[in-house]
Amino acid sequence: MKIGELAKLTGCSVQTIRYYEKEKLLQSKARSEGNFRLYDQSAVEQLMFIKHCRSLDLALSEVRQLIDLNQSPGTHCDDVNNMIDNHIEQVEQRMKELEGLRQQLTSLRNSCSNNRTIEECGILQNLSAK
Amino acid sequence: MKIGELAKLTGCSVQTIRYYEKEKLLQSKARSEGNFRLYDQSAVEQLMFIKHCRSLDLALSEVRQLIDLNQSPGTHCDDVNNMIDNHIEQVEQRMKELEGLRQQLTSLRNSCSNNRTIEECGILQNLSAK
DNA sequence: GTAGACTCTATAGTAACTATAGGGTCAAGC
DNA sequence: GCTTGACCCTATAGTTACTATAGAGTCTAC
Repeated sequence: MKIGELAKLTGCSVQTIRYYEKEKLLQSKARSEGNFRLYDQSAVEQLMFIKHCRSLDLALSEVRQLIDLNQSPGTHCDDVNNMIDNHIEQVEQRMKELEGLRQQLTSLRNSCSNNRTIEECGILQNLSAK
Repeated sequence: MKIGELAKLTGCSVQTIRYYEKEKLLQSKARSEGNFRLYDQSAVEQLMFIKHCRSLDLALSEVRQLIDLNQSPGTHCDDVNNMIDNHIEQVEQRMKELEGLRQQLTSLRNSCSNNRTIEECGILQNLSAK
């Protein structure tokens, strides 16, 4: 199949597929006479794997590592486990940061009511405070 | 004062200050004979204002809006309130997404124990599943 | 006069795409 | 045979908020 069909089957854009190729995450195995990329079923699976990883917010560099590991049978999968553990930690860290942000923003918002002028605006006053 | 002193006083890097100038968030009012940027106390305040906004994760485009609004006395401050309201919503939205991610990652992690091989790895199996 | 600390501009890199320009391929219909 | 339209190609620039680098000039102290 050509790139457009692969895109439709996986829900990725054509440009994204070309980008993944450039980033060495997904190679097309052949080209047509007219230099069109040609793919088979395994490309669909590989691309869905990438999509799945991305939906979990794994970086492309991490996806690349997973692909490489997947092609090293027999070795231990500790690296995979560690990667996911690290990722969970990062997500939890970011959630804590956002919770702090949320509180600050809410308290900032409460410092101003509607129908005030710029000079009276409690938010701007707070943002300008030293 | 020159840019290095402003950087020290505010905790910003010299490059960041130049970048903010390029982005029209902070102009130096004069140059020395040798073409060095010169700042006064108001630059310190402006830069701290920007820093404060950035610590709340406001985008530079939003900071620019706030600076512009701040210089339009007499007008209503609804736009400021709306901006903060929107920002709170975005933060809450992102927190929900991250909570979903956290759950997915945790359940993925539980599908593999240590000391398995790549072929047995529950994580890779799950990521490859259709 | 020179060493060292500071400053200048311009440019490239970061992450993961998206969008565009300018062109080539190919199948269907006239 | 020719054209039209849908598809494909490569290469490049843009997004955000910086950071890092190169190559040069300024300024102060010794």
